[in-house]
Amino acid sequence: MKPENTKSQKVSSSTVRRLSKYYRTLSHLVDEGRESVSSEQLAKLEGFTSAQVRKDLSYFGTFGKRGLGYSTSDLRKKIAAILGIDRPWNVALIGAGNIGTALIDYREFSAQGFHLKLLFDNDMNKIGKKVKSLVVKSITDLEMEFEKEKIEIVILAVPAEAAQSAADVAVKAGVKAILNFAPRNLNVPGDVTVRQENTAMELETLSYAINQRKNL
Amino acid sequence: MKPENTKSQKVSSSTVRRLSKYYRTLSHLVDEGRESVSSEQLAKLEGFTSAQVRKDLSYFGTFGKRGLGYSTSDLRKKIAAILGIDRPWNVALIGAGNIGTALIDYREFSAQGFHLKLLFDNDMNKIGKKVKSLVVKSITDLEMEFEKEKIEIVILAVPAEAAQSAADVAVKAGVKAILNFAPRNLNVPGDVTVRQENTAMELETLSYAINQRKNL
DNA sequence: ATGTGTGAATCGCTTCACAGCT
DNA sequence: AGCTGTGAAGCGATTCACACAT
Repeated sequence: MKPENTKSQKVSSSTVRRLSKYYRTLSHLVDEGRESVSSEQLAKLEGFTSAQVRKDLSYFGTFGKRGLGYSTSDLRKKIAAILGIDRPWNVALIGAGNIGTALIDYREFSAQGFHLKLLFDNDMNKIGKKVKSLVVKSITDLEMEFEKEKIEIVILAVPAEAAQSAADVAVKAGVKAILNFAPRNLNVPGDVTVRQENTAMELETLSYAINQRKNL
Repeated sequence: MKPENTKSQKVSSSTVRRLSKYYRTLSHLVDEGRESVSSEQLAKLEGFTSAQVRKDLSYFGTFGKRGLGYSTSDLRKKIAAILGIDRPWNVALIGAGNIGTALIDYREFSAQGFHLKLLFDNDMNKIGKKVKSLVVKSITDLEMEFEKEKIEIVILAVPAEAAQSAADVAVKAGVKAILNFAPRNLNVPGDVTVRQENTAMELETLSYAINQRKNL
């Protein structure tokens, strides 16, 4: 009885996002020795409503006990299974620049079972050299290396101009998910999931917010 | 006639996000020498619908010419004004670790008028030392330094445990917007805008997506 | 003829409210 | 009594469709 969207409804990406947050908060509660939590309490910690919490969970099964709430460690485990982080993932990083380098041995990744196995760049001066715990490999060897290391997820941290061609190579090598730090929309087949990470864009929503407040 | 939500309706954050994307795409089009673009064309580049594009813009004014579309450089300028990036912003970075360091002299920031003026840390070994173009200052001097440099936005790149106290200091110094890289929910007054940036969470949505596809 | 701007219709997410389990 | 799980209601965001401007 795996908790995987048993009713095969489609679940909104907002729900998945919130599950990630519940997971993080539940981890804290477990660490603090807390054994159970109600939807109301969990909601307050996140700034959501309790109905939201219960509805989100209801897409995947029934995890609580009426009158009692949820077991923190149980629910944490169930959400891990839903998110697919109850097993390790092999991740490759393309781009050994500033951002790429910062992500190597980022503790949050390994803590959640995302293992950075490979690092690629097309800069001849970097290839063969060690960057933190990884040796930079050439993108020309990517397909072979991916097969060897069973890579399923790619993090793209290359300049905007190089993003699409790097994505193409990764897709050709069979990758099904890309986290893209390059400020460029990627064109990929429908069975490949892309998430865009764009810090400049986040700053823009902040400058918008400040502007709006001032105009009130 | 500034293009600032003239009808004073509330605009959803999804709309603001998309404006950021339009801005980026319009910049490209301008660079390519393209002079005009229709909502249909712009939508196709982003993967949205043309009605979406027109509706988003309609909250702030009427920028197109019927039958002709939009002037790329004009619309780009108008969106910059809406987002508040038609003027420079002084930004401070708290946390001189991996991520913080990677963000210093990140080209996308200065290109959009976000200027990293100050860098703070509470590690005695780092204070006074130069990290790229910035000298690390002590968080105890933050309030004074913020006033001197007229800081309006803070980027938090500290460990989760340190995030709330760093945010408190920044808020006390009068900052109204925080971009938080620490995987921890921040408690701030209602007039402070926080955006959460969480790479591990993005990876989780990717592992979820892969899992779902496999379960079909 | 083309393509915007926008009310109206639709869709989907969030919240309500309560039956039912512990 | 307390709190979950969930249909139904409410509401906000997206899309439709067309009048209107160039």
